[in-house]
Amino acid sequence: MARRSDHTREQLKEIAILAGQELLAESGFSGFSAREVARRIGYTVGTLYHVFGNYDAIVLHINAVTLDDLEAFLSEGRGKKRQGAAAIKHLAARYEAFARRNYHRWSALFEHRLPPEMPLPAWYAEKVARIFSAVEAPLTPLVGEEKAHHAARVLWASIHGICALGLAGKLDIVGAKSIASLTDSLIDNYLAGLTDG
Amino acid sequence: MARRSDHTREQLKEIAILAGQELLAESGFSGFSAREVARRIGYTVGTLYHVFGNYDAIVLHINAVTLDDLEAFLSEGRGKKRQGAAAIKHLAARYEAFARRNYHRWSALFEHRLPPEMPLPAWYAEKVARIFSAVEAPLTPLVGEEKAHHAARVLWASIHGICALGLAGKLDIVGAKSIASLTDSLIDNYLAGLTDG
DNA sequence: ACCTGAACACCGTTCAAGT
DNA sequence: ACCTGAACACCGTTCAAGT
Repeated sequence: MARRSDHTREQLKEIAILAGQELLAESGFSGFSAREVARRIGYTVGTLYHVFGNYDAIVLHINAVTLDDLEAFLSEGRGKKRQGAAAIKHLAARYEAFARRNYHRWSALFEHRLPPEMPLPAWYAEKVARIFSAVEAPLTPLVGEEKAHHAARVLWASIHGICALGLAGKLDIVGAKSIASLTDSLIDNYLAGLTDG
Repeated sequence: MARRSDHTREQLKEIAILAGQELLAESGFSGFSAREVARRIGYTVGTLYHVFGNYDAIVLHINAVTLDDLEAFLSEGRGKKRQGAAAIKHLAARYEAFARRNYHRWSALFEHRLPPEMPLPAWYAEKVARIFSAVEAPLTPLVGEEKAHHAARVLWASIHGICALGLAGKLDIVGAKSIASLTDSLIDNYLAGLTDG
């Protein structure tokens, strides 16, 4: 055996990432494995390692697709031209909806930890930054550019924390309504303090 | 071999949890394994399974110790009798300090996910509830009991989100000061909105 | 050059069989 | 009753050897 060349290196990457996305969605991060991805695309694990280098790189590429999907999902319905608190609430609701509908894929974004010696690739960090800027944009007219940068980080990390603990069942609350009531409270009061203070 | 009875069932649990804590602190959750715990206490994996039942139960018991340590750490220096925002800021600073000093053990609290069919044991949920009540207490005189319950969840999940993303390097910020500046902003403005609004 | 197959050093889980 | 040892079905990673 050997030398199949059914696919180019790029095609191989693509079908592996696609199969990986499906596996992740079905089985969650704990059920995910490079070997199973290899099986699903009809290649050996060895081939996957030739193409991606290591396990973390495989996961990183799959998570990158999730990040793209998340960004696209967040920006849907942006035609409405909401402002201030309403714009942030809309983003928070979309974030929760995405996390709920794609729980395994969304979870993997945070369950996967790179080994400390392996820094986040720049192309991945940029995707994260783009999501932050979506939160920052509606804040800028409210509090100015400098404060908006800071406030976007506070709000986004907080909304993430509420969704993460809430969906994991660690907040002593039930259902979607409760998560939304927490994020609404956060956004209303934080922005009130920020603009009134 | 077989029948050693060097330890009672309870002693076995105890030394296993202790060894597990150490392993977790050294190697992190990804480097943790029941087999290695067994090796460290000089018993077989089989024995560990007889005593705990399964892998998740082992992790749960180890995380419970971390939760106890966290609660103890949070309540240190409570003699100062801080009130309102100052009390919450103190808790947030302690939370971040604990997460930083015990990163692997703290991380495992959230990296470990129970299989969906296995609900959180009541004794574990109670430990989580006790931590929430520590946040709730200084809020009650400010906004009343009912609002305090809700606000404690908002604040605690938000502080957690900021620490989690911040310590994982996903907030585009550097150092302890930055995390504190985010949690301070959160607490000041959220409480301002809550009491003024 | 591309890919395989096998090896290595691990996992969680189960359970017959020893003492 | 208590504990072991081995088995089973998996992992990530590496790399000589085929085509």
